[in-house]
Amino acid sequence: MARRSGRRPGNPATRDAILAAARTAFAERGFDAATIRAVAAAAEVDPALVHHYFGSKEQLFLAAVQAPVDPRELLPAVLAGDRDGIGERLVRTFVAVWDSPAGAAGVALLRSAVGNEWTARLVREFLTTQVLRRILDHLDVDPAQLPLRGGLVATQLIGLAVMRHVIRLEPIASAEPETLVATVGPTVQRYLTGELVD
Amino acid sequence: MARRSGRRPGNPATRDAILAAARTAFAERGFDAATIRAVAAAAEVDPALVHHYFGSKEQLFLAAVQAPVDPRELLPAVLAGDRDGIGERLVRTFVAVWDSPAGAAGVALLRSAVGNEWTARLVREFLTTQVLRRILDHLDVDPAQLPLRGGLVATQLIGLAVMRHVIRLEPIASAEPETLVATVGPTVQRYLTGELVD
DNA sequence: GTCTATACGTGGATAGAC
DNA sequence: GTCTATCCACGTATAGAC
Repeated sequence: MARRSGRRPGNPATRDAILAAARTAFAERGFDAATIRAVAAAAEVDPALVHHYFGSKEQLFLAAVQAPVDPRELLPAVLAGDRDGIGERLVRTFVAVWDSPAGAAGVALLRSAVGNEWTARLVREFLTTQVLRRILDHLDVDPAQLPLRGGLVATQLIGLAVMRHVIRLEPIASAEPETLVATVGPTVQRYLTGELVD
Repeated sequence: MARRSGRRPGNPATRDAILAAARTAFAERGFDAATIRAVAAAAEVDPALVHHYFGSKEQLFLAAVQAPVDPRELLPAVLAGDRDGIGERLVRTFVAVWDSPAGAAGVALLRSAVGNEWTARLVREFLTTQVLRRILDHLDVDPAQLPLRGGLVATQLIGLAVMRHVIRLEPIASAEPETLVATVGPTVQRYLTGELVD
């Protein structure tokens, strides 16, 4: 039974339509360029309703980007298994998430993180505290090398996401997931557990 | 940017001041978010002068981004030498260019390429026709694998540039160039000449 | 709960004075 | 050549009617 006190949430269907439209708009145009009006038009509602439900553009963005995927659910499967396969498993999971509908939120974040300092900070903190740190904590590596290894993994994975979903450079954009797993996996593996200097 | 005290010199220097300010502004904010007014303020000139010299914002962008570095000058040094060292030499050159003042144009392009389709196309075409193709033409690799190898190199190098200069994730952002050469070089080497599938 | 109307700001571009 | 003044489009946000 729904609670009767507090602020009423409004028509759930309308709210969800706005949210879906916002996710698409932010993914396609980034935070700054996406407009409330365009979101409202796509959701076929009045622009004022967007404010009514979400208050401000920032809050709408946060709601739209609110991770449909939680690293805490995905990472255990990546971390389980042999140490030498973690690179490929990480890339496989990474590509699958970004290729899925949930990936739109990632594209929105990524597109926005470039040209907007506060979204860049969101990405930085999400990467370091939610993803990289969790992975590296499970690997028995020299703590002194930990930040560098994490950063290197980030360069490769974010670079992959940017090329595949933002710049859309071929043949990366249309590559089969397993092709990327087989080629990029070893790179990530080396960054995580390999020798960093020859 | 460059502080100018006292009376402004003649005038042809005004154009260059605008251009320098534009490069900085586009690099810091991207095409859409950068404003003519801010460029004019940084160059300490009237906003109307910017239009007077460059006509439109697009033309100003193109003038500001007009490659201060030409791949045709840099690549021969990368390609010369042993085949097994090309990865490290490419990363060394790449990092040096992006760290130099000329790198601002690259950051401007990169920042703009995200959320603006026509700049994204500029980056795509520059990468494929001016950089990747030239490198791979000099390596004796299976032509069928050529586009994939080029794309993989792009994911790693652009990812590096994004993390170091746009998102500014530590410790990548402050890493010594040779640290990146030693760690990322082997990755690029494998993408260029190594076995792609295990 | 939904919409109309509008305040308020920003930014690209232009006309015309000096 | 350089600047003042201004136009016009667009976008966020809010007040208030229904």
